[in-house]
Amino acid sequence: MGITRSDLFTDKQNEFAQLAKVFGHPARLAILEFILKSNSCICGDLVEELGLAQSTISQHLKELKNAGIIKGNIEGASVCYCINEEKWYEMKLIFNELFDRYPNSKDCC
Amino acid sequence: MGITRSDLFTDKQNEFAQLAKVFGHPARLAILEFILKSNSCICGDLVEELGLAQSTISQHLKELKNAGIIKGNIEGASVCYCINEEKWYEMKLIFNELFDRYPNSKDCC
DNA sequence: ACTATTCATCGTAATATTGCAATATAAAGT
DNA sequence: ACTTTATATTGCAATATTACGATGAATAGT
Repeated sequence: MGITRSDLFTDKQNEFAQLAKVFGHPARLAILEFILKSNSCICGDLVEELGLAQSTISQHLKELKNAGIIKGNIEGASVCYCINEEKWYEMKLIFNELFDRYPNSKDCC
Repeated sequence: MGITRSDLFTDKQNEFAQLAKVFGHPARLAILEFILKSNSCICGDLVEELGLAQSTISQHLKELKNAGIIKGNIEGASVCYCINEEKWYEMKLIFNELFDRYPNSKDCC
């Protein structure tokens, strides 16, 4: 039904999924990679860089910001976005906590 | 329009997003965690464990399998699923490649 | 052969996501 | 004040995802 049964899962699972979902779109990855590359911050160069409409980019930025992955600083008429350091490390930790849970032992079915 | 403009992004970005999307649902995380915990393999205990309909679980398993994260072995009437070791390490690598790209330097806007 | 069990697939309904144009807001320059 | 520039928000339309019941296929036990 398009609706996720969040009630069936733990908070951790729901939060993890929410985070992973942000990575689940190439535009948002491209935005992140652009920010990582430009090192310093950015605003709406993304529009010409990515080839998506301005409103679409803005929407993706909003989701990245809501997830806490980036933060934006108003800088005159424009907004400068950059990685949110704390969240970035938290994510790295959370994902690796999952990745490192395998393998416990070896053989399988 | 609900359709992703994959043509605008690199293969790597599209593939990464595709992978991340699989983690973007708590049911699939719960399935993975159950497999990780049970260490050995599983089949349809997931249905009673998670509380979702059998067809729903099956669908999620299919997506996990399509992404290559798990693999299934037919075992009589039932199917035993387990982590796909290679893919698991590949994912760990890919995600950490991204995570480790920050920080290059320090100050931001 | 018949039945029960296990899983996959199909069809469908409800909701979410993606994308864009149009419009709104807000600061900066003139 | 007026215009330009930069970004956010709103209102769609198209497509994707999630979930379930019903049905199908395959094996195991009787």
